[in-house]
Amino acid sequence: MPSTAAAQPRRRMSKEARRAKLLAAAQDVFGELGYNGATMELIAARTGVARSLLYEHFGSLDDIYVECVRAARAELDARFFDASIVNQGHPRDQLRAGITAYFRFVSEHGRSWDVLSGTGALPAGPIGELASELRFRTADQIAALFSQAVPGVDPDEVNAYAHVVSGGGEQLARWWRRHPGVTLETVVDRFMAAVWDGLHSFVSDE
Amino acid sequence: MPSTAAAQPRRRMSKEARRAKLLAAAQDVFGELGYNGATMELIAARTGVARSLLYEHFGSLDDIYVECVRAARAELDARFFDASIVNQGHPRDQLRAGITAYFRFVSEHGRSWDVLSGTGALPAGPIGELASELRFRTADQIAALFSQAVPGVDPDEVNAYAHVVSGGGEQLARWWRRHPGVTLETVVDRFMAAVWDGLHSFVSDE
Amino acid sequence: MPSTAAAQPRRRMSKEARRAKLLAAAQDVFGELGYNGATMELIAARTGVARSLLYEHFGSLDDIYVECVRAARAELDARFFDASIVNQGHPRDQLRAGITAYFRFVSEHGRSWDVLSGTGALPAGPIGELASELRFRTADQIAALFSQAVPGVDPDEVNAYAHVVSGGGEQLARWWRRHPGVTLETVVDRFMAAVWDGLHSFVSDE
Amino acid sequence: MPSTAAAQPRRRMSKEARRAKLLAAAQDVFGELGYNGATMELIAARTGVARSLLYEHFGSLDDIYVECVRAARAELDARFFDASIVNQGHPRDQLRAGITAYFRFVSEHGRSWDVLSGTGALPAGPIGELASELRFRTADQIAALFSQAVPGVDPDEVNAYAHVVSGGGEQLARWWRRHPGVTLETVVDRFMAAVWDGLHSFVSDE
DNA sequence: CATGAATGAGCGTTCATTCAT
DNA sequence: GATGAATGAACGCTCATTCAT
Repeated sequence: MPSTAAAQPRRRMSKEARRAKLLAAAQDVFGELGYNGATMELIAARTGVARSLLYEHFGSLDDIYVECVRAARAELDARFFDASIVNQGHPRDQLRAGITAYFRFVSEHGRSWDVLSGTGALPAGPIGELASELRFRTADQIAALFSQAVPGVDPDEVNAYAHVVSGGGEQLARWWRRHPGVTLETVVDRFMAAVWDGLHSFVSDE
Repeated sequence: MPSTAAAQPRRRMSKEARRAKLLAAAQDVFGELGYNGATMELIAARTGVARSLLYEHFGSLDDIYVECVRAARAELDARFFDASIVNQGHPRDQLRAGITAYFRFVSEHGRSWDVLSGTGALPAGPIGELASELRFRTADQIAALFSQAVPGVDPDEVNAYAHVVSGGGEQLARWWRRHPGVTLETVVDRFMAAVWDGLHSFVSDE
Repeated sequence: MPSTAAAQPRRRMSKEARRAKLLAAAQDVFGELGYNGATMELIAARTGVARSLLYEHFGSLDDIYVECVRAARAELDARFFDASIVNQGHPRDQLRAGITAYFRFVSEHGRSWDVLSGTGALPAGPIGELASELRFRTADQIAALFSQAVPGVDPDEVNAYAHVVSGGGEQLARWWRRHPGVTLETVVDRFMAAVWDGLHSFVSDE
Repeated sequence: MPSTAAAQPRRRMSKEARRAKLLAAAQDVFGELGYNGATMELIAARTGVARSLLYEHFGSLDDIYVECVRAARAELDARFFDASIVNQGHPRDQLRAGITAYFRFVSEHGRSWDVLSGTGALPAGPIGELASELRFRTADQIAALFSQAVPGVDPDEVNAYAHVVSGGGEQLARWWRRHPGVTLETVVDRFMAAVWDGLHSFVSDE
């Protein structure tokens, strides 16, 4: 039943532009609702588009999810890269620069971080595997940083430290998102106090 | 296509025995698949039982989940309690005792720990609140421990440290589960090196 | 796990007594909730008995229902019979006596009347057929009364009147149950005014 | 065991056309089986359509039911309205016109009348309230008619008469549906004889 | 005679996905 | 390239009924 009054200017967009819009909507939905809360309906509605169009651009809901995680990962990686270029000095400053980049990402791209850190959920099966790999890549990067800064330490040991650091950072980020009043600098300071200086420094008579 | 396997003649068990079996199966399923991946069908099938029997023992899928989280939490709390009785000395030893209890729980009750630390999503609504509270209680406990050991530090700051510590421990545990060769002592040592001594100690000229 | 402290005196009852108790409970449940709202669980619980015991006394839930309708019918029939013995006079008095018996049944055996008049529902299929037959027997009885009192009227016509009368009575009874303040006599008067005198008598210039 | 019947190639229809078909099927099913006997499966099967399609057009089974009752009520009300326009004369003629409209509705929209007068149970909760209100509106309308025609009678009394009349009409309609040979005029005559003239007129010596 | 553990069939509903247009 | 009608496979849950004890 067409043309009562020119009915919308018939949004024509290039394929890539469409795709980008859809992906952004998907990021939001996955970020807010997690893997299990998101539905094709929700993503499509947020872009004002038919559900089936999503299948033209992506193969399936899982594909969209993977794409979202990948995009978030890429964004975070870019920030890490920038931070590492700026800073080549003392290991402490390197760690600080890296963690600062991470928390800046959290505060500026909250939804992307949600997708990546899975405040929501991780699917089971191969898709989850892949997403999980992307998510835990941060630990690998920290491990690389560390073993470059302090060569000669047992790789397994380095890996363990890296997981402590990344896990600590993630959980702190989670806490931070619930306490938005705290400044970036404070959060970074506290993180450094805990994992760089060590908690022992709080106990006087040691 | 009925009964390829002789249609076994209806196994009868006492209420408690059956309930225990079902709960164990539920722990497995929730641990492996998370809240959203678990289904009544899967839990029932793993016990070789009709779906409807689950409703005789538990009210709903959500109830089963809550029960699983509660049980896991209780077990972990019991270990924390035991550890705290044994150790009243230096804060470092207290932290070590606590984290040892935690990792022992991880190694001995892997599935329970999976449920509790589940990467998987939390349910929405009041059930989620409850489960969430149970899951994140560890951070609170660490915070309490810390502020008792080192009085006078800003509570918000203590909380931040607690989250770093609990997040670091959780992620390290995750790593450990994928590297079963590593001994409990080693894992504890590495955790302590990272969050107690601090990573700075690896850099000589400081 | 028996005998902590003599645990209930082990209610032993004769078969008929048990059956009567069960049937009474069933009447209540069917009366309150209707055919579709009633469950084996509810009926059994109201008697403090295991669900399976119901199958010992009755074959199925449908059987129980039929039995309930039958019992209610029998009770109502008995009242009609009593009323007809007492009154052999003028047709008007006979009708009045009959309808009085009916309304007395409504007020004294509300639940039974509920079952019979199906404030709730009628099942589909043969069971419904049977129940329906029992329910609509009232119309037949009225028809019989009427054709005996006024011989020579076309049976089909008599039947039509009988249905009007029984339907009117039933609906009035329904109304009455929602207005418990009204006395039996008033209800009967109004019923007689409508179907015996006719509504025309309210219009003066006729 | 797929597709014995060639798996017909997915019939496509306009939204309104499909909706109308589904609603018609729903009328049939609710009319035959009542609220409790009807299932999504039955309604869908009668239209040769997947169950889930019903949810594209209606929100839930209850919504479908409400829609059916509403539609039936609207149709009946329209007929009452037409009848009332035609007739403004003597109360007797008004009653006759109204009851004629009612019985015409019964004979021409049998299924709709079944839904409206359904012996079957009403749903519990707010949906039931609504349906109930719609179903029993007839009595209210008769009461209004009556108190307008014969002012000054006690409202409670009027209400009682209205229930007798509507109940009588409904039951007579039920009887008529099982005796399709009888003409509309005859049914109306008999109804009028019973509730307007009153049964006393059959007894000569009064 | 009576219990209570266990089953199986069915229901309302959701949602990823397909396909005719 | 885009729509929207339609499907199919699950899923959580209920309940009449059976059967070992």
